[in-house]
Amino acid sequence: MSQSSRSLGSLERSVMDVLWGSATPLTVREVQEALEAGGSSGLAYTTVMTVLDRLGAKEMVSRERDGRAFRYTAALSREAATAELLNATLDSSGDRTAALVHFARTVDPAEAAALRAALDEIESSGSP
Amino acid sequence: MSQSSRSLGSLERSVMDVLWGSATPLTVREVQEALEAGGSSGLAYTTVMTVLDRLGAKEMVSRERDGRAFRYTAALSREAATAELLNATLDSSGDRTAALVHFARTVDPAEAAALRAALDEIESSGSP
DNA sequence: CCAAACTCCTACATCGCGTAGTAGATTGGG
DNA sequence: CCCAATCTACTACGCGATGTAGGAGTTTGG
Repeated sequence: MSQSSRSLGSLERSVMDVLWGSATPLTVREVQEALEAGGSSGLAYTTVMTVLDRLGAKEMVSRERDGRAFRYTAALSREAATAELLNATLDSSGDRTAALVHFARTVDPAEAAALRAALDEIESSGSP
Repeated sequence: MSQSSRSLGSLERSVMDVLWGSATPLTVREVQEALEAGGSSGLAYTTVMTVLDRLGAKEMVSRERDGRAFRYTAALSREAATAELLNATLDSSGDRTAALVHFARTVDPAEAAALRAALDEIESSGSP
């Protein structure tokens, strides 16, 4: 537990997007190249490394050694990371349920339907 | 629109909590005293004023003049502020629906029920 | 008209984050 | 066996947000 803040800056998010978009662990070099291909170009190798370090400190990524280099993987899925942020927001809101109820009124019908379906799903798998 | 970031620092949150806890608009002095009574003590008058100013810049509070002083009110309810944060988090998540579905699996049964009830409510009031 | 109360503006420290350089370790190729 | 390429580790700087507050100027009750 206690993985610090877990909110991301813009570059940190870009790096996470790269990792989330990759099926396999990536080296710093590979992340840098992927960023180059995407919007963020011209970043120094060490910049990417620093960001990966900081993401590691937040326990957002894990790394394993592969020869001389490390390979980095996202420690949680994009959805899990978002869910954590949502829960953190709710926890600091004073009253989770009240906030959720208010929030429910702000979602559009399609999202409401998806949310309802997910809730139904956990209900049916909840009491076996 | 465009009310900047809307995320709060710790002192900013404490001040909003004071305002949210008051039925009537408060002066700087009153906010300061309420903070004193709560956890945050020993804050300079101008510190509280600065924070209220910044909250005003974020359009989180509004003020009206009352004699020589201003009285401050929260510009949105606690629940509305939280809902906005939740929506901001979802918007930056790449796929709102996917995130919501994942999130739904993390809420406890009581919250799920409340959420479902709120969703039902908007459904029935949605197509008149 | 003065002192108390209030507002406005400015400031400084800290922290997170974008960004990167330098030094030191490791290793494949000659 | 040694060098150049490649990596990692550590350090650093600028900037914006936030906590914190002082000083100057304004307003008003007495």
